[in-house]
Amino acid sequence: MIEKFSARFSSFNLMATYDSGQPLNFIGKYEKGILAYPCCNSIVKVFLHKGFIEAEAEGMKLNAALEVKRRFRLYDNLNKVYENISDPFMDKAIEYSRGMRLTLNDPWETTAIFIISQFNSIHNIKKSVEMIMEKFGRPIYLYGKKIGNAFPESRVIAEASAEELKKASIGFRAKYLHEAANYCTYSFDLYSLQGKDYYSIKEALMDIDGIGDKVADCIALMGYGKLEAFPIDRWIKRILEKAYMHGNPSSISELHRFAERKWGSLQGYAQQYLFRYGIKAFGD
DNA sequence: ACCCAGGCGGGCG
DNA sequence: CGCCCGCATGGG
Repeated sequence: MIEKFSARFSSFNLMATYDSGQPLNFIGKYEKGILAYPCCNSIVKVFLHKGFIEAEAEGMKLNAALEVKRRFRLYDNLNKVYENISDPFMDKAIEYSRGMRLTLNDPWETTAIFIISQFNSIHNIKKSVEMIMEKFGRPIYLYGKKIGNAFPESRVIAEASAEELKKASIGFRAKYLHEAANYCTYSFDLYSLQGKDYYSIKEALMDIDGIGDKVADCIALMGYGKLEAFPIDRWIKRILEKAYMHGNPSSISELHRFAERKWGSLQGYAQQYLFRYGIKAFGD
């Protein structure tokens, strides 16, 4: 059974959305204009066709329309966002990735991915996540044929040995991932944070060993949809100092205050556009 | 050989 | 608080 969804949409840049370091970049594949990613025991395929978003969910138990609207935040009006975060430098970042959507992802998947991301490269994160899905993720079948792997539940990671995890070349992060999986399986329900405010979510996440300011903001933003979150990594720090602080070295807390003052409740969008502009236009 | 990567925890002053 | 360091691993 295949669920289909189609909606006219002008401001949707699928390639930029995929290619922006968000969780779909790691759990999904983008080939020939089609983004395919695992969700709810299915593989969802998304592509653009003559100004329409088309989506198919191969498998069962999934409403493709609801999934795509929610996942790509189609209820956000991007043009209004652009108006609200606009300034001369931001306009260049927007132009570079116009139509890029923020995505809303599963809290555990987002948590695991961004624990792996710390002090790592996008390339290696991708490889590691692929290996983890291949090794631990439940296979997804369509008509008896395997069409992919889900991202593993926290319980599977919790029950794996640290040695097994290390085979995914996540190095010193294996301990963090394993402990987080234990915590989220046996002691704390990540899904109980859904609907809470940004600061409560961030505080609860930072109680987890291996999750600090930046990773907590990534999870709050892409796992819980909190647009007040502003993850500051090396790239964001560098680009803010260069474009907004007259080249002056600035502390993380200083930059948080700056972003809060400048972009307020939409700083998550500002961050995403700055990030992709930074790594693609200025990175190597 | 050398440098860097979507940072974090711990130790120090 | 702020600063500084080590950290596993892979790629340029």
